[in-house]
Amino acid sequence: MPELPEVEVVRRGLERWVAGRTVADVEVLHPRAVRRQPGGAAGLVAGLEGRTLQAARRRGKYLWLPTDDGEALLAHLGMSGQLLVQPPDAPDETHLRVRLRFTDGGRELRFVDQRTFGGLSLEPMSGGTEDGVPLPVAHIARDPLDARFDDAAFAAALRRRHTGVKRALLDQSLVSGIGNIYADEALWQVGLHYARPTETLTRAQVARMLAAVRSVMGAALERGGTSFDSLYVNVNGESGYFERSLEVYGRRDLPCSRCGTPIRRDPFMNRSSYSCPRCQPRPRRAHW
DNA sequence: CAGTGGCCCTGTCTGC
DNA sequence: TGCAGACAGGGCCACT
Repeated sequence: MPELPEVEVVRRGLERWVAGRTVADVEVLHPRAVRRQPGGAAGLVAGLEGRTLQAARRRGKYLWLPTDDGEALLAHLGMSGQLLVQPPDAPDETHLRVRLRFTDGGRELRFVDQRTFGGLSLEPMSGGTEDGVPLPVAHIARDPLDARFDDAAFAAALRRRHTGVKRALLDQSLVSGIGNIYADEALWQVGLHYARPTETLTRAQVARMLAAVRSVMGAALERGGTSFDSLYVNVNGESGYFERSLEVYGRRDLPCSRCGTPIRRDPFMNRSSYSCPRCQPRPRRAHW
């Protein structure tokens, strides 16, 4: 389940191994992987072949590679997506969806995705050439690791909301890059229940929460960043180098490391929320 | 408009 | 043993 740190690790790999190379041909093996592409597979092939990928950028969980004609190859990994840099003679992965070959005849870029929530598309840019983003990313907020993320504006916007704090953390138009795992981890760190109404949060609580989000993401990034220095640009949420340090996520009935109380799991938005009943007491007034 | 909930997708695990 | 159902969940879209 790639969240921001995992996506950033992939971005660094792409920057190193793919930027500067020219696409020779594109092979789409599953239509759903390009469902957002205008013109479908044919549209992607026509728009990408002959283009040079110039860099690798990211906002939240979106990744993109600007091309030399002012568009961008946009990628979202969804739940199970991987971008792999593989030798041409490596056997096809079981869930290989899209393959890019390059004019230098070197390693291919492969999009592999078991559950097909992710996808690739070629998109026009919105905004300036320097800090512009692909059009579908225009509504995505900056993420907490972005130097231009505005803490005060975030606190103000959050306190104007009328919803539960975890819902707000998962809303990518308010703040991006936070998924279910890191939301639970950050809320545990600061002792906030997921259904705490956003309008009751103080500025100081919001500041502590942002610090917790950055701490959780930064720690994951550090661990991921140390192990990616290879040709294998790989993100697999289940491979385990992040989950070893999780305090609440996936730890139902296991003791809270702070107080020993068994961690609870509640249904939340058709998924799960993990929290400590003692460190994160349910507020009298709760927002789902 | 803001807030909420359903749906997409497939592999793994649990319980009857 | 076999099978049905729960579960994983980001983002889009429809609905209130």
